[in-house]
Amino acid sequence: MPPARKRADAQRNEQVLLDAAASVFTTSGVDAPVRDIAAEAGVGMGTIYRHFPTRADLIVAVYRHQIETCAEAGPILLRESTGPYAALARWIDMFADFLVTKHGLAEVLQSDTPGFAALHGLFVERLAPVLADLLTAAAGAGEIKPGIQAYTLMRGVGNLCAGDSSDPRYDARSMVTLLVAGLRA
Amino acid sequence: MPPARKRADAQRNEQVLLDAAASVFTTSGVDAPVRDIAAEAGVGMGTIYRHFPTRADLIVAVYRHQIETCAEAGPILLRESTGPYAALARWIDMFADFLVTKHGLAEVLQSDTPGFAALHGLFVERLAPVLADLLTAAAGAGEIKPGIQAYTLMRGVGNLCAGDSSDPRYDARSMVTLLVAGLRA
Amino acid sequence: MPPARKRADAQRNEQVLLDAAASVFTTSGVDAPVRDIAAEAGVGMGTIYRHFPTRADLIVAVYRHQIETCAEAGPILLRESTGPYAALARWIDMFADFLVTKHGLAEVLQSDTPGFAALHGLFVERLAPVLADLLTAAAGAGEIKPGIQAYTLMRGVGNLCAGDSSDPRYDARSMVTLLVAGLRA
Amino acid sequence: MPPARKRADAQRNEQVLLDAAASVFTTSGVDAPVRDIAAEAGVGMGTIYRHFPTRADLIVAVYRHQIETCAEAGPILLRESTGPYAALARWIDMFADFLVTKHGLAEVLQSDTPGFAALHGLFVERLAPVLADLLTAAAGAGEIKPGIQAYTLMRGVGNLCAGDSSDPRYDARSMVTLLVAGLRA
DNA sequence: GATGAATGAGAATTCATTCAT
DNA sequence: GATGAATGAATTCTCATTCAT
Repeated sequence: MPPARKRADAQRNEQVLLDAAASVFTTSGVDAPVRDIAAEAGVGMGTIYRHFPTRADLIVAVYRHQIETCAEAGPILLRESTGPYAALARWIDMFADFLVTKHGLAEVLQSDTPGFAALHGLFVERLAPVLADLLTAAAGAGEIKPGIQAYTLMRGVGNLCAGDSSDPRYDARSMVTLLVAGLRA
Repeated sequence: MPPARKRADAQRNEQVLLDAAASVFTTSGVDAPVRDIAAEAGVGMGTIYRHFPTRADLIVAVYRHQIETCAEAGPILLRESTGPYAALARWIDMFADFLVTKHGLAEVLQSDTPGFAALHGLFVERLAPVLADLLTAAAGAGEIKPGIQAYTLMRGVGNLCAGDSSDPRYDARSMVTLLVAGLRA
Repeated sequence: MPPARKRADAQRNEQVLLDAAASVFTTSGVDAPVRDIAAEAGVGMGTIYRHFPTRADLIVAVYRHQIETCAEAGPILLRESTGPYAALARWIDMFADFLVTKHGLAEVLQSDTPGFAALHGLFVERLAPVLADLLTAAAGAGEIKPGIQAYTLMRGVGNLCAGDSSDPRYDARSMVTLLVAGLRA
Repeated sequence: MPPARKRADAQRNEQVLLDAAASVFTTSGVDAPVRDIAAEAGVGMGTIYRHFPTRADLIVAVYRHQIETCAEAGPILLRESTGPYAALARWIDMFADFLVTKHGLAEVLQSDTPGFAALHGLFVERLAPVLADLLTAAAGAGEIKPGIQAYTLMRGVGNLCAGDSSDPRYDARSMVTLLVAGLRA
């Protein structure tokens, strides 16, 4: 009875699932039929439910790694940039890039469906504090207006990124740039 | 041949329908089941289909009046404000107010569902030109950066307003203010 | 209070209705939406229901006159033709012509929907006896096989005529000719 | 990867579905609500849609086997009968029997609903050529009139069989006999 | 009497979720 | 553990029929 082997299999399967979900989310949004994700992964639907009892669990799993990367970038940018505002601007750019690239993610962020609460939680817990630190530093340096809420700004950037890829006439990045410019003291 | 009386009834009913739809759109989004709207209005579902053959027709009807008001405000503000930028800022505030107040409208703007094409068209045809005039005037006066697209800005403001009312921690208006500040030359 | 005038109006209206129904039946079959018939007649749907409480009543009314003509032709043909079989053959041709011309009528004959009972009754009461007389005469003259049931033959011809106009590869008349030839002793 | 077991279940279920559909088609015609068929089969509606995505698929499946049998009988009869006309007559009897037995099938043949195109195709492709061969043989032997179209005759027989079982006063077989007699040179 | 707006039952179809194999 | 067949609730849309005006 070698449980290690099993776990290895299960993990491999889970990764296949995550990749498939990411791909389908990108194509059809996070509301995509479970069946489609299963088909993309080449597994049965039951397998998905075994690994991710609710859709939210799957979504969170899909994006956790990328959110983590984003969170870790905050302190690094703060250390390596020429100033707090520059760090802030670059982090927001990076965050926006992440959202725009992962089509559909920004839309999920907007949804207040209970099923997505886990995802919201992840953003609030991991990213909002990082952004708050950047804002505090920049405000402390007198580079931006004081009193800006990290959560609101995060949501604002997220909102601006929604639908970027589905409308060629819209350009989320230019709007984010405007927003960042507006932060200036 | 006294159809006038009939029409009075039908019009009253149509207004009831519009109010009900606006209310339900706010609560459940514009994808709300037709049955729910009918129930809210206290009419049969067939009545909705009689008045508004497609869902798009209903949505457009619900918001047409308010969009019209917004469109007419542009030239007036340009005339009465202290300068083009002030007019622009006030118009955007007004527009954002409209979107935030009419819960659910901003969300519709994002959707690229074919059923909402009529609504998108209304925004593009009526509001984008108004905003474009304001931008041109402000850019001509050297008050804002040049090269900002009316459509993109309209979508950006719309995006910022999405979900404002469903999340007490988010404040769309402050983000719009930031965006408007970012327009400054 | 001149009721004659009223009746004249009502009759005119009824005729308009019959014409419209005949036209719509031809185009869309006897299952056509009541609304379509009303529209074709240029009256409200309520008017149809006032004149013809059930759909069957309308159908019967539409075709009564033509059935009557057909019924009256039987004895005349028997008198004027060169022999009973010739009269029979010509009557069947005439009957088939009637059915083929009034698109949709043959189909109704097949239906055993209770709503069409009245129409069936009309056929059975008026035409079956006429055909029976023709069969009796021809059988009596030894020109056809004995024992053929008028009702069955009437239904057979009716069936052969169904769908004639909707399928260019089918030719009801040639089949009716075959059937009539098969009657020969 | 043992899909064989699964398939056994699915096949059993499919057969249940086919039987139920045949039964309901007989009772209520091929336009019967999907729900009714599902109820008769004792399965959910979704199960029907899984097995037969369109109604046409179900209808074709219901009747395919029997049509096949009929098609194969043509050459056999031609070989084993005392002459081409005898073979033709026996084949038509067999065909009529098939239609009369499978209540509702003749009615489907008449319909030109697009959804039934697949079934029509099956008849045209499989049975019309068989009948054409029989006709050619009989005409070649001088036993029947020349120039009779296989498709028209097939449709004629089909028409004669419609509604046989729903009207005790009608007897499709006797009419088919008449038609076959009428083929004689 | 006529009108046509309103009603609401009925039918098709989709998909999340369960569970027998 | 995995599979995918089965379920059935949910939703849309269409008309026959009624009834207030």
